[in-house]
Amino acid sequence: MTAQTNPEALQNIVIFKNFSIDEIKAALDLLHATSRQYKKGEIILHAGSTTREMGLVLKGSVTIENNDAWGNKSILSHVGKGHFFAETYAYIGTEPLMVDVTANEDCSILFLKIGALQELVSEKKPWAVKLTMNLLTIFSQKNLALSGRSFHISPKTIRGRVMAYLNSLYIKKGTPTFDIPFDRQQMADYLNLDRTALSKELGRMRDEGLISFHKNRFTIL
Amino acid sequence: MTAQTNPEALQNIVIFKNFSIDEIKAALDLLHATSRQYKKGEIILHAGSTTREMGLVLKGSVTIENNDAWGNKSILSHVGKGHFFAETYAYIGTEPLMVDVTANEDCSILFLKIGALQELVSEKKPWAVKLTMNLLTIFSQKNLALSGRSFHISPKTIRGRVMAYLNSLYIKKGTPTFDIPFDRQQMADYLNLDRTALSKELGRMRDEGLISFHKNRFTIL
DNA sequence: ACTAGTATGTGGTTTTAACCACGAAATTAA
DNA sequence: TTAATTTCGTGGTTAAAACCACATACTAGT
Repeated sequence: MTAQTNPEALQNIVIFKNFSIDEIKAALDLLHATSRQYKKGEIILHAGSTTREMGLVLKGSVTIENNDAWGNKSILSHVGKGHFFAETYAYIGTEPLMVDVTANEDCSILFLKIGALQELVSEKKPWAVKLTMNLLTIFSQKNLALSGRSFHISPKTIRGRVMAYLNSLYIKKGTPTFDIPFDRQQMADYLNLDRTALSKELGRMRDEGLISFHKNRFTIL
Repeated sequence: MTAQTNPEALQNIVIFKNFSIDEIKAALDLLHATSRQYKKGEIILHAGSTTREMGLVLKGSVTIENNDAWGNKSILSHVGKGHFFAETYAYIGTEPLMVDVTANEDCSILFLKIGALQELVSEKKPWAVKLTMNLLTIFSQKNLALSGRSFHISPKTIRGRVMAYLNSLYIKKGTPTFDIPFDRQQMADYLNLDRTALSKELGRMRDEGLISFHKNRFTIL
């Protein structure tokens, strides 16, 4: 279950920005860092539960999703390697999760108990303030990511959503050809659409010369 | 433009939690606190611009909305008295706003320049760390609010969205009768629906005995 | 290479919501 | 109070997406 994590590999991660190796070691210890492995499809955190630990994706990727009582799935976001999840719930500590966190592929997660952050700061750990500032950055980025999806699903038409989504990826990646982190069903779940309806619209857009695609690789023309 | 703000009134606001009156005074000064008044409908912050100041609603309320080139409006959230907006953009400082912030009614806003937070901390202002922790709380709450809307608009049917929205208000307020902060058009914009279609569905739900309502006061039966 | 299983695309049908035009009701201003 | 303006609801029409059934393509395992 628990595994060693080499501090050197964590120096480039946002949460340890401006940390020395020794500080990272000390922080990993006091944040009760533990890493676990999950197989594709496994649920890492269940909706309704609470957590005091935030997750850092060391390998693979996870999806944040909402599964309602009628079997409808809606994907809120995709979290790739080097990024975080559940940080909000971990910080608050008592708020039950509204979402499931699921392994999108085989992955390795480092859990950090940030619920005790308050104490660390008051104990005057020299790096605790840095950690707090870095968390603020992480929270900001997550905020932007969350509102990003709002723009992807606010158009009422399928085509509008597809364009909003692909266009934002185009701007983010800077190249007209890019891979999306979803298969068709997941793309539909992320955009809140029926999969078959999405497939049809993608076909139409290709016929009209707007885009081309193969599997999860898209090109904007 | 600039106005005096009495520190006593701010003691209950999240961002100044655990602050003494003197600390609030010092903070207001170093955060370049200025208050401004806006008339209903005025745009407080424009999409595309950047800001180093976050807003605190002292009086009235504002809406965070996205207006696209084709005149479609989508309301991301409603920010009431004592709550904040643009804190993410202000903290990052360079990210252009994806949304407009609009006065939902005549209101009074206190702006706080939190872009310089890093410096305040490094200058070892005794309250700067407290401020940072409080900001973390604000960011968390905003994160939860943002993901909240995701659940309101993930159902594909009008009725599903109305139920998700009203039900979450029911849970939050604790009483089956409550006011929503939107008129019909705004409610439709928040739920990403056509207003007339929403009106029809609300009528049907009332006829079926699920809810009753008058203007912006709803009761779940 | 073959099979089983999963992912993707297509046609046809039904349901639903957007859209348009309008009138009634309520609010605000004169 | 009346008039002007805004908000809200309703009927009818059209457009679009969900839904269902199925075919094809791809993938992984044996």
